[in-house]
Amino acid sequence: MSNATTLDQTMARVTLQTIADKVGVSRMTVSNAFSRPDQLSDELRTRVLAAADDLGYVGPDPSARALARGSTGAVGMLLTDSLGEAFTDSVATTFLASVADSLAEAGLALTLLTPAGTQGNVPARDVAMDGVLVYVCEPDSPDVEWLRKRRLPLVGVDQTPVLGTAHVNVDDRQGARAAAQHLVDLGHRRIDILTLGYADHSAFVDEPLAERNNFAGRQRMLGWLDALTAAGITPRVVLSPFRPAEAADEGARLILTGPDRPTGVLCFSDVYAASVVHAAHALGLRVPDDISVVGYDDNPLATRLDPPLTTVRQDIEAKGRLAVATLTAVLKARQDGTPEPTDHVSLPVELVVRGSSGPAPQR
Amino acid sequence: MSNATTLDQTMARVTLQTIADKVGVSRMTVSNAFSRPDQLSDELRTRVLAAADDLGYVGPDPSARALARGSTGAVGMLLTDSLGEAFTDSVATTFLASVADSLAEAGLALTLLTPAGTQGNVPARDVAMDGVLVYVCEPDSPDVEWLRKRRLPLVGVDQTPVLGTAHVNVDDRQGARAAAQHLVDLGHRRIDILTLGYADHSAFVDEPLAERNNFAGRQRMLGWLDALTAAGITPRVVLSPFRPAEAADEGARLILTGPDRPTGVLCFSDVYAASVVHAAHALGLRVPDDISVVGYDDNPLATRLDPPLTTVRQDIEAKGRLAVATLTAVLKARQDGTPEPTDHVSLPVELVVRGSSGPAPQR
DNA sequence: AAGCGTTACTGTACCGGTACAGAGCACCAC
DNA sequence: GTGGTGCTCTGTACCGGTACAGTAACGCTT
Repeated sequence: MSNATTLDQTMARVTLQTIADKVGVSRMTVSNAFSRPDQLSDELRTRVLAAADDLGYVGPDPSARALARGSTGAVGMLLTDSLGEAFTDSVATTFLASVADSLAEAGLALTLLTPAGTQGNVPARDVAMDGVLVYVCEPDSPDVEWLRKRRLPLVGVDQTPVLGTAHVNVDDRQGARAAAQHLVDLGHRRIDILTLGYADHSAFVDEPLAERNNFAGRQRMLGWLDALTAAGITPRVVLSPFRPAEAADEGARLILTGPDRPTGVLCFSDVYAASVVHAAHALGLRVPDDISVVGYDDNPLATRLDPPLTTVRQDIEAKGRLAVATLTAVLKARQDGTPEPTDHVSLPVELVVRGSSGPAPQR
Repeated sequence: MSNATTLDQTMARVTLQTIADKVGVSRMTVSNAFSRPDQLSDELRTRVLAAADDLGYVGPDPSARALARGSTGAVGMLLTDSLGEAFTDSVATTFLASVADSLAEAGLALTLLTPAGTQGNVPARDVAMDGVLVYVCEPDSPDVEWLRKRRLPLVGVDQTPVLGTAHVNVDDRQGARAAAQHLVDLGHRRIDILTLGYADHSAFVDEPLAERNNFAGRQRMLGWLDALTAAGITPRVVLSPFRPAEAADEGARLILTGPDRPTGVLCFSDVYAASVVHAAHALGLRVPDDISVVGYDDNPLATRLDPPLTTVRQDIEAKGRLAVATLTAVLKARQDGTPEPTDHVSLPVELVVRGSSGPAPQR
């Protein structure tokens, strides 16, 4: 009957004060009823909550609370690449999933920060959050700059470590080294590398270490070269862009159809490796009899392939959990005024030998 | 030398007022310098910004701004399932990617709302946001309830439409009908269905429409039955849980190894279809000569398979774009005080015939 | 009866911005 | 000289909470 319940548009906003007036207590008591139940008697608390319910009050306004408390209940995640790309990469989505689930346990939501737009909007500068994970970003990108200027609790993941900031990485150099050593041990001497690059097309490059690449890309290259140069082997290197997916196929063909076909191929990821296996089959080559292929990541795909891929396993879920644990530790330290952790952790990896690698063909 | 520049811990917080005092203008002018550049002279503005920079001021505090302005620059996305699961589903990740990219253009960030936790934390209730997309959630789940109570601008996606709320859906019923009709037209008379279920294991069910399922699952079932019952065909139905991935393999074997092996199988998704093809090959059956398989979604996987899948294509990216456009329209309407759109849109789908379906075997 | 620790509630002072309605002033036309 | 218009800049009143230091009442010891 009353307008207040029907004409929502004109209904004045219900705040703590509205409820306080109705119950006849102070605003502070109503706040306590919601946020600090031990501060008032159960009887009064139920009365307050009932009145709040009556008035259609949902709970303390999150923005107001964020301002007063200085915390928002959400942490950000910066992925400088277009999010569209990040989501099509199974390594990234697995990581995101693990992060989101770990945050859920801590009662935090995850805000994906889109890179600074053209119209002057900069989520990294303008969105409220308690802390932020920076995943595979250029350490000097403008978005990272903003986050640092804001002095937000920050944890870098799969990134070039920066002193004074906590980082969670994977021992990619060691993993790549093990992968390369595996092929060397199997007698391979002509070994090519198919890895990530930022050019438009797949192409051989002469100075792989001089190429712009992300942290993981550099570390893996270093690892492969560690083992190969120690064995006196100079690999040919093809760089393929991540997108479109066909670029890796093209890179694989480059490697397999030229004059000096290798007997072993080291790949930046299982997806690249799948392209090599695919291309090899299309050319009538047998894997691993004619050519051995080693991937990276131990993507679910790796076991679905025929033959299943030899690869380097990284525990992406552990990476996500650790990233969240580190960030919450920084959050807590800042709150308590204790020194914030700034460790640089490198998670172990493991070579998983499956059917796609075998002894080098005799001849 | 001065403590202020080195001992960050004790450094008093820099606010608009700090800058105002230093420049000798009002706090409002400093605010304008950042947020409404046309409200002051260029000369003064540069002086203000320089002073701000000197003091290490990054920009208006997002929480304070959110409270004062009543908007946060972020929209939420609710996925009631564990986010970990949502991220392993390529349909969901493609959608998320499209949403995130569309939001980026609008300068908005995307906050993933984890479902209400056990320790009393409820992101759907406690996180500040301007609006929210609700994707594949039970319409009566507690999290959705909170969002509704907050009267947040809300758009449902792939959900049972609710009057008074805008929805973006896909014409799954029509798509499934077309898929089923395709098999009927090819002469198939024994047709089984492998679809999503929530039980622990894969199993035949007698009353598929009576089973609990999500909106898409129900619509697709209705569509298949539309065409099949019109043709006088009663399909057998197997329900398989989404996780673990092997459950679909089990469901596929159930269908292919029994006494009344069908000549055609309709599947909830391309992933399920891939399991059927896989199982068929393992049993020495040829696709499509012995058995036709039709998927759903037109996952990238569909063309990678041998034979490539006949499937129903839905344009997930368009769905993401439309969801964002709808939400921003609701946001704008609320801001302008104009009536909020409450349309229920159903995006078209398209049957894509490829190699996995063919004429029913003669016998 | 004085002293003291609890429990239950309250008052005040913020948190750091923005909206909006002026105010002062220069410039211009008439 | 007067009134109107535009450009800058300012003052005030919020936005909706929370932290913290009270205060009052009550029971319990000594």
